[in-house]
This record gives sequence, structure tokens and C-alpha cells, in this order.
Amino acid sequence: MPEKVTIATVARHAQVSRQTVSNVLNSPHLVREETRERVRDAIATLGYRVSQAARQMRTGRSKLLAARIEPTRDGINGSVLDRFLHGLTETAEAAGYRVLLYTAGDRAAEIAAYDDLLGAYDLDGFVLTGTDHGDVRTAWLAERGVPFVTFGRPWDSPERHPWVDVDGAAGAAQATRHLIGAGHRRIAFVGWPAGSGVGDDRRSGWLAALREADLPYADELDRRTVDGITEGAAVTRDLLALAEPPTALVCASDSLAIGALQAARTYPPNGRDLAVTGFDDTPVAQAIGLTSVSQPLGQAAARCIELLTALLDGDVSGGPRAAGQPPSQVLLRPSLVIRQPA
Amino acid sequence: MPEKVTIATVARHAQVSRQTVSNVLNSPHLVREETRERVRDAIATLGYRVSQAARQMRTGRSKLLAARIEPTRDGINGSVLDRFLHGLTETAEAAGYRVLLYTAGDRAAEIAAYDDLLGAYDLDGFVLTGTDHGDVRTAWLAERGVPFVTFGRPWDSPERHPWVDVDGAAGAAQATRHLIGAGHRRIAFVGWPAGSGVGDDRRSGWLAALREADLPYADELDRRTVDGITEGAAVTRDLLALAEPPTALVCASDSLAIGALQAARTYPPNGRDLAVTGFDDTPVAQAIGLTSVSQPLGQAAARCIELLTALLDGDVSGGPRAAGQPPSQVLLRPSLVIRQPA
DNA sequence: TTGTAGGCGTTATCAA
DNA sequence: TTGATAACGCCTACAA
Repeated sequence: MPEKVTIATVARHAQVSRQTVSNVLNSPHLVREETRERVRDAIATLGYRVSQAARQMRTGRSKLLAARIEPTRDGINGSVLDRFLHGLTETAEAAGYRVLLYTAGDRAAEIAAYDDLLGAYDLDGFVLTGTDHGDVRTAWLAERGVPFVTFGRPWDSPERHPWVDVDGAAGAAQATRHLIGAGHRRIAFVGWPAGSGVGDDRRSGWLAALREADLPYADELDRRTVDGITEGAAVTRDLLALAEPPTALVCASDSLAIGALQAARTYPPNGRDLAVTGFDDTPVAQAIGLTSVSQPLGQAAARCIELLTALLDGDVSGGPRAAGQPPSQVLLRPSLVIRQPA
Repeated sequence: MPEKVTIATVARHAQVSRQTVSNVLNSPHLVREETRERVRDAIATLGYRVSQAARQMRTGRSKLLAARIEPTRDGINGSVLDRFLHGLTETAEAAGYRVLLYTAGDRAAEIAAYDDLLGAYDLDGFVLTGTDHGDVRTAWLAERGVPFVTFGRPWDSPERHPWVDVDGAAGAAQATRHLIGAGHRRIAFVGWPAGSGVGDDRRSGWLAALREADLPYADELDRRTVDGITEGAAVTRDLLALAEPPTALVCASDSLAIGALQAARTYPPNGRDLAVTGFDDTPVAQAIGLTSVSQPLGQAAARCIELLTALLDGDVSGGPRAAGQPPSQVLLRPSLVIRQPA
């Protein structure tokens, strides 16, 4: 059984003191080049790796970040988080961090999870997803000076913290313009109940594009419902039954869009032609040839890590954030993936 | 700024020595009940949590498990891993473990990741996914006595290690029987190139069900291709062009099944009726009303954690596994989700 | 430029 | 039943 390789093993092997090895690791400029090389050789041949546990005890930094993995709700939108997580892990690795997973049924459980993770593993920071109005989580973390970034804007509270988000309004506007360009004049919006930051944002893009093209706003074409395939189908049947039905739909999610397509295809007696766009470019959209707004999730994840590590490096103490530098915000532009229904 | 609560703080508060607090935590039976209560009160009021880092230095156990998050390959099958990971995290939490994520482009990178994770974070164990023939990863881990479980059977090598898997043959057989029950007599199989353990397994279920029903095997109905929508469509067009085309298809994945459906719908001149079953019950299947074989992923994840923690508890030393108890294997039965195409 | 001493929070060992 | 002591591997002073 091979002996555990510590900093002492390396020191012995390279004929230097333990401290010199530590210097090579943390402040290489202090060590003479020749010595440095010798130590690096020893490290390589012995396969030494610093023990994060031991380092953490001295420095208080664990090089661990946390992210939540949600219970695949809808199933369709689930893959969004999946791709985001993958990007997060990849970028974090490059920055010398690891991502720890946690689950939480509700906000209270999530805060309990923070407490546990912080206490037991001394996490360096958090990446929160799915912000909503009056998010209690950010308040809790900010209060304790825990570094964090959110993927999603803080929708109301003026709390200032770093965040990354995708411009949903721009995405919806692109989709709407695409439909207008294809000759549509009556374009409905199917979104989520007012009050959902994300939903309202996307709706505003639809509105803006209509205005831009001098198309009138009609209240009957502005619909809200809970997310889901069946809900999307129900709303669509409603819309198609109007005296002057829309010829195209901008949907706030792929789930709604799929429902819309199904409803249109089976609308009595022989189905109805209806152009539909979705949101999130999920695998389902890809599979059925649905035009959808694609979020740059890999990029978003990378920017989250960037922001977080910047915070971490400027905040070695772990104490409250220095008031000096303002937190950064990043708004990414989505892109429209145009497809032909298969 | 609140002082950091350590075992010493608790000891002072409860008027005992540090060691007694440690005993309350790890060997409560050694401590008199009255003292125990006092210490527990102190722990609660102070909000003390043991520092995993410090504990790890003494015990060598990190309470950390690792799992790989794959780059959403196909997009469609990606969500399978997603759901598995969620189950893993949830069950691990209940067992007092946390899940650390890592990525790896290929097998070599994956082994490098093991090395890093083991060296730096001193991980307690690994959950591997997607085993294939002659998996080098399991050999590497076994050689070093690192505890691990695979989700997926070791397909050839007689290496004995704990694993959890879903009975793909049983799933394919169920799908085939369902089609037979619906009156189909010419049922094709669309799977992956021979040599893929998972693919061969699923194919064998189709074969068995045919035999069971005294249906003849026809070579021309036994197809293999790379996974993907377009590939599935191509194979299906091929099949439909046969002199005696099949009326139903059992597919080894939802991707292939989707391709098959698209090909059938657009088969000249007016499309062709074709019953299709998929595999994995992905969100896409749900969305388009595809009958598919569903894997009990949450259960699989839970069994993985069970097996792994059992290993961990019996293997405190971290050394080679005790030869005494044979590793456990778990084969779960999938279920068929029957749907009507929407 | 390199080496020595001490301590981070915990648990194992041993003594009281 | 409880308490003192040492050690896990590392890093930050400080001294040489």
C-alpha cells in the first residue's frame, strides 16, 4: 500500500524544507528557480496533490461551490438546468473549483441546506437559479456575507448582487419579428400568469415587436396560463375559436408551444395551420422541428463562475463584501433557432 | 461578526471537555445521559456543526461522493442522467453524503479526474454511469481499492463489483408483447451496432418475445444503427421499402423512435401507419405521445447509494475490499408507458 | 532564499 | 465516565 504523499514527502525527496514546498505552491516567486524546478519534479514524480481539507483548515477556503439540482418538474424544461449544470461544472473545474449538488423542496429547505453546507463543508459560494420576486434566499445569504451569484435577475428588490441572465424580451421579440417577417399579422402570446418575472419579461418582447411593426395590440391575443402541454393546448383551442383567430403564436416555453401545436393539428374538423414558436430550445423542440428561442446556457454558466470567483478572490476574509467594487451584472442575448415542423 | 463555533465552544458552554463533546457526537453510549443532554442542548443553542474538513483530517473520510455529469449528447437521452443525478443527490443527502460533480471528455480524462478528486478532496466513493465492454475505469478504481458502484452492468469482464442496472431485455420484451397484443405480426427491431452491451441486451428482449409468440425471426427486420433521430428515420424508410414491410417497430431509444415516426408520417405518398415504441421514456416521448419503456431512475439511484454506503461502512480503512462479503448486484425491472400518439 | 514553530478543528489513545 | 495530549496536512508568521 503506497504511503500517503504529503508536503513532507515532497520536501524530503527534493531535499528542502516543507516550507519551501509550500512556497513553490503558493508563492513561487519567492523560491530560486533551481530549487523550484527540483521541487516541481518531486511533486510530479511522487504524484503529490495538496489536500484541500488541510489547506481549508488553515485558509478557511474550501474551493467548493454549490448548485441546486431540481426535481425534473415538467420534464421538458428540465434539460435546461441540466445543460447549465454541465457548463457550471466545466468552468468551475478550469477555475480550480468543484461543484457540490444539493436538493431542496422549497425555499425554507433551501436555506436549511445553505446552513448545512456552510457549516459542514464551509462552501466558498453559491450559484442560485430561478430567482423570483422577493427571493428570501438572496437576503439570507447577503445577510451573512456569503458570496453568491444568481442565474436570473432579481426581479423586484433593489438588492444588488452579481447576476447573469438571458434577455427574454429580446428573445421573444426575435421570435415575433420572425413571424411578422413570414407574413403573419395576428400573432398571439401565450405566457405565464402576470407576476412571474421571467414570463412578464418575455411578454414585453412580444409587445415591443408588435409595436415596432405597427401591429395593433389585442387583449384577446394576450394569454396567460400555468406552464404545461395540456394548458398550452387549452389556451390554443380557445384562441382558435375566436371570431378572428390568430395565425401565429409566440409561447413562453416549449411545453406551451407543444400543446399549441397539438391543439392546432387536431382542431376540428381537419386541423388548423398555425405557426408556433417556443422558448428554451429544449430537446423536444429539436425533435419535433419547433422554432424556439435558444439560451446560451454554457456561456451563462461560465459568466456565473467568473463573477463568483471574482467575488471570492476579492473577498478572502469571508466577511461582508467590500463596498468598494460594485457587483457585476451580465445580460446575455438569446438566439432564435428556426426550424421546419417535421 | 459571530465567533466560529467549534467543539471547544460547545465544551465550554456545556462545562465539559472537548473530548466529551466528541463522544456525544460519535459514541453517545459512552456518555452519561445527563451530560449527553447538556451537550446536546449546547450544540443546539449554539448552532454547532462539525467541520467536515477537520473531521476528515483525522478520520480520512470526507463524506463526499462523485458523479459525472455528461455533456448533453443527444439532448433527448440527456434527461435520463439528469433524473438519475437528482435521485442520487437526494438519497445521498439522507445518508449523510454529498455529491460532487465532475466532467470528462473521455475515459482517460475521467481517470485523471478520479486521481484529482481522490488526491485533493479525498472522496469516499464513486458512482459510474454508462459502462461498456472492457471498461478501464473500473479496473483503475478496483486496483486502488477505491469504493465504487456502477449504474450499468459490467458487460464482459468478470470483474466483480457492486452494480445496479435496469433489465433492458425485459423492457424490450414488454414493448414487443404490447405490439403483439395489438395484433402486429411483423415487428422490426431498430437498435445500436452489435457490441454495445445495452443495445444487445434490449435486442435480446425483442427476440425472446417473438419466440415466445411463435413469430418467425427475419434478418431483414433486425436493424442496427448509430443513435439519433435522422438515423432512426433512415432505417425506417429502408424498412418501409421492403416487399413485406413491418407494421411495428421496437426501438432501442426514444431518439430512434422519433426518427421512425417522422419517417413513417412522411413516407410517400401519404404516410404510412406504423406502431412504434421507444426506450427511456424521455420528456420527448411524453410530449409526442410515444409509448416507451420507462426506467426507474430514482430507485436505481437510491440502490446505488445504498450499495456504496454499505461498502463504505464495511471498509473504513479505505484499503482493498474485504474478501468476505460478495458485492451486491441489483437488476431493476422497467415498465412500459403506453401512450396514444397526439 | 530557506528553515522553524505553532495552530486550524477534530478524533484516537491513554490516563485519571 | 471524563479529561489531557498528540496528530492529521497545511500555511502564516518569524527567524536565520
